[in-house]
Amino acid sequence: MQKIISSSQWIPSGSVILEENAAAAVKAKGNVLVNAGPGAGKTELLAQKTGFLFQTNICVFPKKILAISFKTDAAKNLKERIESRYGKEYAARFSSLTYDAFAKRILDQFRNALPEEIRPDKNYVIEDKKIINEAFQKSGYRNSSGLTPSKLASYYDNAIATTSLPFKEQTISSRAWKLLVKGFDDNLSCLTFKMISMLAIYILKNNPYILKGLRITYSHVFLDEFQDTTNLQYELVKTCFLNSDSKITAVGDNKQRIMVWAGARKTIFEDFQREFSAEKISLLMNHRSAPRLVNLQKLMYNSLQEESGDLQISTKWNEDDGDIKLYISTDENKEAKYIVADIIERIAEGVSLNDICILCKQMPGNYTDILITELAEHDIKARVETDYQDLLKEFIVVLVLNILIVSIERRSPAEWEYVNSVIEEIKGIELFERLDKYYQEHTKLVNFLDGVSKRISLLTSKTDFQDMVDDILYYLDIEKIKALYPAYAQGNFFKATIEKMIDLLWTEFEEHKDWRLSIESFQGLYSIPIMTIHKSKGLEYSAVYFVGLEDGAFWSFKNQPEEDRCAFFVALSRAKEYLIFSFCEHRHKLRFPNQKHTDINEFFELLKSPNIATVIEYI
DNA sequence: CCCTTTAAGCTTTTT
DNA sequence: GCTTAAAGGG
Repeated sequence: MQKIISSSQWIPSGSVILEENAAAAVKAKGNVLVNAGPGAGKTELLAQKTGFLFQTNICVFPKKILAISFKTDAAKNLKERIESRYGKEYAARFSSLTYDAFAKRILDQFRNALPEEIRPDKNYVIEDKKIINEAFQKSGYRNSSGLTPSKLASYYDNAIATTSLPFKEQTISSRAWKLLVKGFDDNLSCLTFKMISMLAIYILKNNPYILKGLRITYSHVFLDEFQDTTNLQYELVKTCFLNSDSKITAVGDNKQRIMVWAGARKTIFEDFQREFSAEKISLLMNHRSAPRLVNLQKLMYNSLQEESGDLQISTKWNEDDGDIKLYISTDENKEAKYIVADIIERIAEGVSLNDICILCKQMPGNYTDILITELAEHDIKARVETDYQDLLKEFIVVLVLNILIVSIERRSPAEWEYVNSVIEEIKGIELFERLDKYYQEHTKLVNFLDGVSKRISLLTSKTDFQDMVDDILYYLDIEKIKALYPAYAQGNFFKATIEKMIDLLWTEFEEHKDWRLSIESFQGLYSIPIMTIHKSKGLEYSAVYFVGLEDGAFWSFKNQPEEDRCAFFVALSRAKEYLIFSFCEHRHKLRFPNQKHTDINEFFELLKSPNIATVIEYI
């Protein structure tokens, strides 16, 4: 174990200088609510706090820190930051999980603590729509009002979520719950993600020893993207840690609350502050954006009803850095030409394609196809990221890509280490355990990669490529992978993922005729990403082009103005240096003959404030 | 069968 | 607020 230092001796690691409030959040003794605006460095704050808690032994050895995120990549990123900063010793005491993974872990570990009536089978499946539907039918539910499949699914989801455990009365929902949790006819137990959380809560509420164990294990808890927490997630957090000695650090930004429509609890900040007696600390530093962009963000604070306080700008910028433009056009072909000209300027300045982003409120494909074509005319690739983002975060895709890379170029240290460590895991070998077996597997791996290496240069058709990927999967042992990643064992997901990957990779290869280049292109190194505001959350780009600052795109503004204001704020706060908005009066493709901006005129007013944006109108 | 009317979707994640 | 698909009417 490393040497313990006192709290007053502690200094941030990695020669980072923490702003005063960040240091206060790191050293806070109780529960804290950290209000962290865009670019405030919340991942860094959590990393520093981890270092502080372990180095001072305030998180007493061998107790752990639990970090809960929404998305797997956020959980993974945080874990990786801790490991690269402090090494495996601290990383081992840092559990970084998603809410669902955390709840599932509790359920799987303590399933037997549940009463027989609501104890699922060990091999339960998750979110099988067919089984859920059957369970409700069998329980006597009739879709008499003719709900559409998606409405029906959300009806089921809600019915399941509002059933109280243990079952008090016989209702259709409680009967369906019981069928699902116990399995019926030929169906295994089938749980929804909400059911998993509900069962985890039930276990913790009814088993004081398990609860106590959890509280002893995790002396400190980090909650990421706190503004997006749902009621059920908050209930899980409260069940786990309310009135315990475990100290919670919740980090979020209520100006980026864009998930209320999907169930985020609107009052979460106040509720948490009150119920957990949490101290509220606001981070003031914006490490991301140039001064002129921060000025716009400050203006937005007013419309979001928040004090901008002493919002501070990173010293890396000059006072006049940053550029905001508003293009107003009548015709989308001209719009495309102007945006492309602007993008070409950025590229000439040395901004790389994947440091540029094209954002839309929603349906990016509809808003950008003419722009994509126009960019292509200048040999600039741009693509809607949705499918790629989904694929590139999949374990199996990352693994296959890494195998291809080390097959092409053995001297790719990062990829080699990755492949090696995964193979060790899959094949169940550890160097010091069984040296002979280790070398045996290692030789097999090298031979296999040699085979792939020879084969890949000879591929002439998509079928060849498919066969090769199939052989890679066979070598990896699909069953082992499915055991390691239960999601792949369910339904058609694994097969569909592989097929999509093959499809997109082969398309790249046909274009580039070079595998290394094709893989990198697939990874997005040579194209401008296009995405919705929601997908851009948490990301940053040197230049952001927001296409469609129009009433038509902000159709929801009338119903949820606060949330759409937040969406606008999220969009503009992604940019580091260049921020371009585009309004187009006539979009042929969308047959929007007369776009207006009366509903969202407040955004235009903001941009037209003195010293904010250059407005460029062209006819 | 064709034309008109109505209503849903659009922004999302999780093993 | 606009598109799309399904339902309804002649």
